[in-house]
Amino acid sequence: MSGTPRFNATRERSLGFALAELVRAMRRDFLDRNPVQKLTPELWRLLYCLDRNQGGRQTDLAAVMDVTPVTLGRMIDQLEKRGLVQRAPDPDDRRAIRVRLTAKAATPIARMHALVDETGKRAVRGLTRAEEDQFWRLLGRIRENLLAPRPVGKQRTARRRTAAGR
Amino acid sequence: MSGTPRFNATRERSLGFALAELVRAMRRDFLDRNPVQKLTPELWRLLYCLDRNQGGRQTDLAAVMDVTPVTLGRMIDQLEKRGLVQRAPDPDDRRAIRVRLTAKAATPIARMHALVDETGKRAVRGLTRAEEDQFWRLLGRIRENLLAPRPVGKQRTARRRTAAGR
DNA sequence: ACGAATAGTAAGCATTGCTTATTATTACCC
DNA sequence: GGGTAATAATAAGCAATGCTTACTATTCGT
Repeated sequence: MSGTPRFNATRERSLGFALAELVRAMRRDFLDRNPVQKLTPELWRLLYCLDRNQGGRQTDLAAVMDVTPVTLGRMIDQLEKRGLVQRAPDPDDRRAIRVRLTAKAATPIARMHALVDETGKRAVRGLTRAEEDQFWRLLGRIRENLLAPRPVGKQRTARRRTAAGR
Repeated sequence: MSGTPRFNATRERSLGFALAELVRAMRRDFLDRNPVQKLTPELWRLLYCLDRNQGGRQTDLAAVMDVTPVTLGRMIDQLEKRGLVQRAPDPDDRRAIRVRLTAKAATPIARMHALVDETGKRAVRGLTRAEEDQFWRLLGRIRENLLAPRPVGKQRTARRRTAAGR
């Protein structure tokens, strides 16, 4: 056809965009077979984080999630509304609030893990065990390279003023 | 301290979440050293796509970007407002519109490529050339595994009714 | 030539994520 | 001990992404 542009003609060159595209596809896939409750990808991510960081304070959780406490608070609201999460005052610090998963969250989380495993298996189809390990190892080193430079100092609390700004 | 929860105690197990975290970190990094113009990550992605798909119609571009034509149109508006792209009627089809980068886009795109390369180099620091190649090769196979199942049919035009729907 | 499909847009909604400002509480230090 | 700093959470309000639905202008198919 005359008018057809040749899309995707060029080879992928950027690690970032390549990974982003992959993540996007995985998220879409995850959403399509969206289970149990209607949760957004970010809420799934929060559940995932909560699952491995039980009873944390919101501020700490926000740092783990790489969002501001404000954003996190609103997401917690959502999960709380759905009864998946419960806020409880911190006995040691009356400013702080600790967040835990409720019993009702068990099902969605189990389903999430099932999906995650399933997608993971599909991802490495055709790879030998050794290749799979190798990939994780290399990915781990890349993650270190990219994650390490932002150790803990750059909390997502309030954007650091850029030198000039008072 | 007594109240400190042990965050990040568990090992990462999910490819999806691990990759998503990495992409998030890269995006943040990219934004922090955000160059030239104030563009959002999605607009950068659009520029990236436009750069390799010159003069495409919006619908095709939307498919490549994995967004609906509506969403794409609005993003094009943004770039057009900034003078980075230009809409032109398709001579062959008066419904269609072709989008091209303007001369003014050259600088931001060059800067983007510079950043992309820089981040890419940082990512693979400490890896041998062979390891780097191996990573790309494995990543490519994983991409195929996950991207292939959604060949072309599932255009992001309007969500496909789920069987039951008429 | 007429009806169905297609390209683009407008309007309106939910979500994410931010900044700034407020309130409670705790920590610091003199 | 008492006053100021910092910290934990939230409220209000803005911008961007992404969607659905609805509409217009074309083009395609028969």
